[in-house]
Amino acid sequence: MTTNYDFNDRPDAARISLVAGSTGEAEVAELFLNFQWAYREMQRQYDQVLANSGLSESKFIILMFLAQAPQQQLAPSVIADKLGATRATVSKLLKGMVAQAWVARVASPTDKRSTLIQLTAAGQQTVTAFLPHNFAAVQTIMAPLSPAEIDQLNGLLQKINQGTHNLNLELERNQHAK
Amino acid sequence: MTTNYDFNDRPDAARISLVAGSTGEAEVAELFLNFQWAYREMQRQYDQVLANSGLSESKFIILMFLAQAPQQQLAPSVIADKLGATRATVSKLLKGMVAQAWVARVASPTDKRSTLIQLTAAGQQTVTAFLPHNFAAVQTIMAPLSPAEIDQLNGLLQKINQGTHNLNLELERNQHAK
DNA sequence: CTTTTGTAGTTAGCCGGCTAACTACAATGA
DNA sequence: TCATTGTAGTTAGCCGGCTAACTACAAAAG
Repeated sequence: MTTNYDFNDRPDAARISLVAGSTGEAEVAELFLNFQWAYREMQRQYDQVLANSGLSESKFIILMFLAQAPQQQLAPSVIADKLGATRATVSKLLKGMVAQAWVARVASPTDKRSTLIQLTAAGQQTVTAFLPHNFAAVQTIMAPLSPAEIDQLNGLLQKINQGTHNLNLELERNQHAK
Repeated sequence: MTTNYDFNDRPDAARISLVAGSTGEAEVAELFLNFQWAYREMQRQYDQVLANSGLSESKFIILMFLAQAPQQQLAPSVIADKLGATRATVSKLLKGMVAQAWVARVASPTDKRSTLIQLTAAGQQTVTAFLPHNFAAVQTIMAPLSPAEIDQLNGLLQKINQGTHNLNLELERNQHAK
């Protein structure tokens, strides 16, 4: 059964789009809100899957990086770069992961500033136990999409990336002009 | 000029999808990551637009709600419902907005538990001054999409909503089974 | 070889989410 | 009427982002 999963169960934020003026603006504003809504609901459920295993998304990804790394160890700065987060954020995450004993700190032999993060057996076990749940969740979320629709959506997301990039350029131009 | 805005400028998180097993799984995992990426980059830029006016998205939406409300006042609980956030979160946001003098607290005449939130002239001015920037940003983000693509994307997002909903059902079933 | 510049990591403090616990009051029911 | 149950709002405390400031060390430049 394919019921309608439209955006009607959502709070009142959609009303904002009614403020739009000329033709076409309303549709664009509505799409923007739908995009935010779809992501946020999806992420809420996905976070719940992670939380059921005591994980957060970032901590899971860090465990994955370590599991795939040579000697299963990486420097915090490398983790930050791969994750796309700041060192400060990673530092805080690692603090928690050390406390959970999923990882351990090892002094770097080559650089006295650096400490390597080493995956522990417990961490290894946690991540491998979680992997099936992760892929099941992702499959479930994307299951309603046919292969053709997957391609379509990838293409449309790239267009949003382009729009984001254009907005970024505008902002930087305004910054400079100031 | 329409350059390629693919997902190559992104950190290494995409490598995760290589762990997928059977055919089709990898494509789905990749789409999942692309979806997250597109949203997060978009949101980062949009938040920047808001921050340039000293606003956050939630505070802006609250100001919009108040501007449209009768007497330009609403109870915090009503704001929370419309916004789709908890009362605790709204309480914290309002605290900041009162400090900024965008809103003021007024005792409810009918319910001694409740305080109404009243939009001030300064708040009114802030939100009306920001509105054009908001719509310009949204238009820029979505500009690369044709009207037909907007329809397409709305449809695909609804399919993701359906997948999210299915995941939710699975989780609740597991909760009950336990 | 010393000075400057850059890099690695942590900490403090802010933001905006959340849950849980608590107070004050309203509304319902025995 | 009085007891119970429910609702409005705040606070405390946690999480995961961020920037800015700081220490320690490495690397490049003089």
